[in-house]
Amino acid sequence: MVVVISWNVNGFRSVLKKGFLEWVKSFQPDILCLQETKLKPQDIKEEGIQLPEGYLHYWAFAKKPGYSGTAFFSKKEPKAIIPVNDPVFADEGRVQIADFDKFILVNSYWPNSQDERARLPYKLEFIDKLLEVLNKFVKNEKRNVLVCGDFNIAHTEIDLARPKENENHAGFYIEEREALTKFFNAGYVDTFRLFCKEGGHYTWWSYRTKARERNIGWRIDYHVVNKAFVKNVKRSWILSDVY
DNA sequence: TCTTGCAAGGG
DNA sequence: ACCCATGCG
DNA sequence: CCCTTGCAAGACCGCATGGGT
Repeated sequence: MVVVISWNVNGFRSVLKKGFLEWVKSFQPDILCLQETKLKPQDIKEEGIQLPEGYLHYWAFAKKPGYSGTAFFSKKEPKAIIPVNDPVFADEGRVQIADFDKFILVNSYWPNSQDERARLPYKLEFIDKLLEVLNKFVKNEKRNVLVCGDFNIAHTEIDLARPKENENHAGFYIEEREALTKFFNAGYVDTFRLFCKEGGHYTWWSYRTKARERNIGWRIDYHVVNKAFVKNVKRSWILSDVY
């Protein structure tokens, strides 16, 4: 049994101050995927940053300092790290791919569409290209894939507390919701929904007005697998006590 | 996310 | 070392 | 007129950077 966790840390430095290492030590996931690390390559190289014990670590960095970036920690060494060269993924350190033999892991931090749909075209291109990459593994090479991370999209009305009010807001624009529908229809399964059909389960809450206490949130983080791999998924859930 | 202010439309 | 503005979410 | 409805805009918090002193 392999436990894979996804976590948007909103600053790796920040969560280090909030007990990140202690949490990893007690929870002991096999693979831990992070988004929004906001680190620079030299933060790792110069050995200044603390890392969890017993894990190998892999990083992707944005060109822009203090922005975006992903990482994953793994107890076991992957068979291979698959290079991610397309600027759409690489320039902002948004995608990592690793071959774990039983499946291919894709850790991803999907772009925020921003106000006025400013980055929606980029986001749609990102999704199209990601789908191409996945199809190559699944259809051409008959591999299984697990795609996890912060998709920055609430898919349907039950995936956020205020659907009507947010129809014209980033994360719930009709275009990105339809792109995610297309993604799922291409043979990739939202594993959380295999186990839970009800609304009210969220992974992100606005920083304003104590939204988390009142559970006025959005489900924008996902673990997705190709159809053939669904039978191997034992569980998919949201950790509610982690900040 | 929530409050505010303004404008349009119906009675 | 500290403070403030900016970018981003 | 007055009262509703529907909007858009703005403030809000937290992390990280960078410039100034």
